[in-house]
Amino acid sequence: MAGLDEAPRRLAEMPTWVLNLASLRAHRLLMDALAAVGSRGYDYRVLVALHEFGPSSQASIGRRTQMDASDVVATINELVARGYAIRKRDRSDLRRNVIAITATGLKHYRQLDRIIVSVQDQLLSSLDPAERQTLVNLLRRITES
Amino acid sequence: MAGLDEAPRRLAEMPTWVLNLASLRAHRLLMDALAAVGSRGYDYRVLVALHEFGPSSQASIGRRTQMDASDVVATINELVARGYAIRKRDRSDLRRNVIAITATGLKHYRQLDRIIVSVQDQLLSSLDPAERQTLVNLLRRITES
DNA sequence: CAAATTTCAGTTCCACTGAGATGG
DNA sequence: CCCATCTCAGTGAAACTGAAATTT
Repeated sequence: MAGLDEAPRRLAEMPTWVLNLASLRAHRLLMDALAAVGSRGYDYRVLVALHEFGPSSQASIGRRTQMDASDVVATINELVARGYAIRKRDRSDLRRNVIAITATGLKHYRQLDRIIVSVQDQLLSSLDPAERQTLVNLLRRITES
Repeated sequence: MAGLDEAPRRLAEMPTWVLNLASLRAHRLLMDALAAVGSRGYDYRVLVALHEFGPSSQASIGRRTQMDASDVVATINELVARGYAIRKRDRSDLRRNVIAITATGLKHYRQLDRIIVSVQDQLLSSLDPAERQTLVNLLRRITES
């Protein structure tokens, strides 16, 4: 007996259960793929924000990626240590740091982005394009309510 | 500036991102509601399995609820300490424990079940019944592939 | 012997809390 | 004075790992 047994019916019919299973599968695919290049989800979130919005304060990165300020600190510490970002003091507001992506950071971002796009495809391989869009729309509606 | 800023478009269009946001919202609703009666998600999973399948070994509870064996141990320790379950040695297979739900455990299970049903409704309040079913079906397909 | 079960101790990722220090 | 920002230290749930001990 090595495989999975049937889940309790009561559990299997709960939307939160199915949602959790799907999210867990996504998380595992993502983690495994990102770990292969020494990164985690937080790295991509910060890099995508830097790429899209340009140099930003840590607080605004946190707001945009829904990361806690303390997690932003730790993630940027690591990105800076690896040469993917640089941190400078904001001369016009000394409370802030200005974080910018570097050239190697940009390369790393593009690599992570390719990986993540392929994970989307793996995750949704059993759905056709219309179904994928329906799923995303429904999920969006339950988060924006 | 206290609210949420706009997420990077690249992030917002990723299905895994939307899925994670929805799952996170569900998890928060669930945690808050369960914490109000001193329980966590693991408690419900074990109790619903005991209720549905009757006395079971820890290993089978783990398989059915997709919990790791070590987490089953800890959860049952706590359920036993609170009088919601009893643990006995299986006389026909001494490797196993037989876990059974108690009368007060059953009452607690019913309370958790009511709470969890109401969380489903909160989470899905913006979707009509057909849309809820569509969502569940799509999510099931991406977990069963 | 191999396989299943229980248990313990510890890790990882993500999300979060509280508090301090600095600056607007 | 109040608020925003950054930083540090720590908590917590959930999933997981590795290993030991017992029994089939």
